[in-house]
Amino acid sequence: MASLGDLERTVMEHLWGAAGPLAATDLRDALADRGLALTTVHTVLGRLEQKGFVAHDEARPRRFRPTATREQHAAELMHEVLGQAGDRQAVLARFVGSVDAEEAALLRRLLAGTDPTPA
Amino acid sequence: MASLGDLERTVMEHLWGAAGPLAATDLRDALADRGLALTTVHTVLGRLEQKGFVAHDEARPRRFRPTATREQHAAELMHEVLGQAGDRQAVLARFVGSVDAEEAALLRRLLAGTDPTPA
DNA sequence: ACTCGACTTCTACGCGGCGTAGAAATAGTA
DNA sequence: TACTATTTCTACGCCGCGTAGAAGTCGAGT
Repeated sequence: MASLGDLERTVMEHLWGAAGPLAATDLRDALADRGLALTTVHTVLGRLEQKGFVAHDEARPRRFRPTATREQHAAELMHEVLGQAGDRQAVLARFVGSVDAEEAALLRRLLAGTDPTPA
Repeated sequence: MASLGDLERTVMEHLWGAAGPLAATDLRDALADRGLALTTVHTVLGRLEQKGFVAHDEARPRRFRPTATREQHAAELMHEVLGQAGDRQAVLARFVGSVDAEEAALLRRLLAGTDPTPA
């Protein structure tokens, strides 16, 4: 999966946090602290689009939206890391070995629902 | 966590796959298909050391070893992804929702050992 | 101890990705 | 149609990474 630069990530965070699609001007305003030119925002959006992270509609002031939720994205990244890792089971073992108790409980609940370990 | 370039990753894979610490010349030979100069290998090892991925001993033909196992590394990356992800529970839900049956079973086993959900 | 060859460090260069934006083209709007 | 906001095209500087030459350092053999 293509990775994200600093500004690219910031833009994605804004898109993920927004209630709906955002226009380039919305993003420029949301990122006012950076004092970016509108064209800069467009360039970044174009690159994010090339990488498949955002899409835009056809309406004239183009509106941009993420192609996946933040959670989908993170989960995909986790799978990607797991996939490149040789011994997947060993990685999973290490992983669950270091989640905190609350998350372990959540995982048990989630796994319980998934598949009752067909005997 | 600092990320790895192509050659950097390849070198790490060799170090992880090796039975013990490797000298620069060992790596040059292992990567003979790339026809790298020995100095190139040293540069990469130096950068990996700066990033904290490898360490070397004091013996004269320096021997390099990874500072973590491949599995530790992958598990750390997974935690890192999870950590930057806002709603951790939603990410975990998506994650376990897309592991295959065998891995789900493994996870259940691992979690069962960890902590029996104190009532 | 001295020399030689292997090893290590220092420094540098090219390329590609990313942040940045101006200029040109384009499309709504009055 | 003329104006203005939007979008696209193109470019530039910086930094990380692959690459390696040159210089310095160290151990071994005589």
